[in-house]
Order: sequence, then C-alpha cells, then structure tokens
Amino acid sequence: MNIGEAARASGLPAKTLRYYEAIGLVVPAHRQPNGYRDYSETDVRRLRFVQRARSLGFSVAECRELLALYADRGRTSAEVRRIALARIAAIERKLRELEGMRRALLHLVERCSGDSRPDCPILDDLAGEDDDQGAA
Amino acid sequence: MNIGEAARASGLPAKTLRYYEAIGLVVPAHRQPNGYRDYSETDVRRLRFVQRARSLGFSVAECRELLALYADRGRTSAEVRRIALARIAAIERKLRELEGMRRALLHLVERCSGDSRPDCPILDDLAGEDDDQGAA
DNA sequence: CCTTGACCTTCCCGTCGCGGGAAGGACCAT
DNA sequence: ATGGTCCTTCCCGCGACGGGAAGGTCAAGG
Repeated sequence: MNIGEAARASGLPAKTLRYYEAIGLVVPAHRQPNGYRDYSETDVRRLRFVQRARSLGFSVAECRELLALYADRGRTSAEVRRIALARIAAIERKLRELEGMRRALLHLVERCSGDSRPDCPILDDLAGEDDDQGAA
Repeated sequence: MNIGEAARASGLPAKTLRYYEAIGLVVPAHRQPNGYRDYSETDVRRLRFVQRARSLGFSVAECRELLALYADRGRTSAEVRRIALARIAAIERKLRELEGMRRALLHLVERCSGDSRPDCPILDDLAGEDDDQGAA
C-alpha cells in the first residue's frame, strides 16, 4: 500500500507518516521496487492506534510506549493504566491553568467598557497599577 | 541596569530578555560602554507588562499588540477588549478540547482493571476494536 | 599583579510535531 | 511525447524559549 492510501486509511497526512518513520514510531517493513514505501494492514493498524492516542492527548513518546505495550503479550494492564492516569493528571493541570487564565481575563473584560475611550482596566492591570481607588 | 537586575525585577529569565530584544518586543534603549545591555525603569515596566500578559495566556504577538496599545494615547479600550475576548475564546476552545480528552480517558481508565493481566480496554479502544459485546 | 568567581556577550543547537515547498524520479493515460 | 498525479529526499519554518560553548568584563581578595 502506497503512503497516500495508508494516509487515507489512517486519517493522518502523508507527511506525518514519513515523520513517524523518521523517528522510528511506525516504520513500514518494506519498500516497493520503485522505492515507494509499502504499508501493510498491520502498519495501518499501528498508524490508526497512534492517531487515536494522539487525539486523546498522548505525546508521541507516550504513543511509543503504548504501541510497545500493545505489541507485548506479557504486558500488564496496570502499566497501561499508569500511563493513562499520568496523561489525565497532565490534562487536569493544564485545565486548571487555563481556567485560572479564563477567570482572570473574564474579570478584566467585565470591567472594561470597550468603547472609544482609552481608559482600560485590562491595560491598567497588565501595567501593574497599584492604585487603591476602591478604598472609599 | 544590567540584564540580571532587569531579569530579577521583571520576573523573567535573562535568556528571555535577550530573546525579547532579538524579536524587537522589548529593546533596551542603550548599551553600557562595556557592551552590556542597559535597561531603564521604563524597559522594566514593559517587561513586567509582558510577563503578566504571558501569564494570562497571551501570545508574544498579542503582547506586542497590547504593548503598542499601552503606549498609544489614541487607543480605544474596545481594541484592547477585542484582543482579550479573542484570547478568552481561544482558551475556551482549548478547555473544551482538553475536557473531551479527559472525559474519554476517565471513561477508559474506569473500565481498566489495572492489575497484572494483559487485558486492557484502553489498548482495545486505541486499537479500534469493533466488538459490540455490550449489546445484550 | 594575578587569580577567582560572578557577570556579561554572541552564537548555534535542541525542543515538539509536524507543514511547506523545492527538485527530481515514477507511473498511468492519452 | 505530454500531462497529471503520485512518490522520493532534503531543508527551512513555526513558538518561545533553554542549554551550553567560547570568550570579554568587573570587583574582591591574596
């Protein structure tokens, strides 16, 4: 199977397939006589596996681990679970960070009139104004 | 003021200050006779401004716009507000994406025994198994 | 005077996960 | 022969820096 077909079958761009080969993540076993990459059904399964894992937020390094476990009959589900839990923890850290930003930005936007005047509490806050005008 | 002092005063690494100079974001006006960068109080204010904006999730490009508006007496708060709303929208897109991943991963982890056996619904899902065993 | 150490300079490479595009070969149909 | 579509390798670019080499500068101490 040509790289184009494998790309369509896996839902990944051909560029990505070449990249995955370059980093040794999914390497098609053979080349056709004309030098074209030759992807097998198994290769495509691995590519789809990676595509799904990536869409769940796993890094390429984690995909490599997961693929290894997938291929390892002696694996334990505890190993897989550990990786997934680590990913969840990382996602939750990021969620908290983004939620903090969102809260702060919403607070600022709320107080900004957004009209034609130059006065802007958003810029004031970024400038680190230390006014205590609300103390009355 | 040396780069080290400016770094401490702004809460940014010296490397970042050099980077901001290289991309023309915050460029100290002068050099000392020995070739050292010379940051003014105004430079440090700009650096702190960028540091705060970055911590709110603004890209360096957005920081550039915000700095320009900050310096522009003819600005309107509507312009600033527009940038902040765009950032909020981007953050919320990312939040939704991460929440989707989190939900999917939690669902998978929940069903994984995480013991010494190799059977793992997480890997099964990534492999794209099409079993409809739950249809009973 | 010399050394030590802390600071500064420029420069270039690495990160992560690819995308864009050039230059050229291969294949298929007309 | 020609055109169009595929494929190949190669190298550069992103964002926002961090690491580290090689070397200049400065203040303190022996």
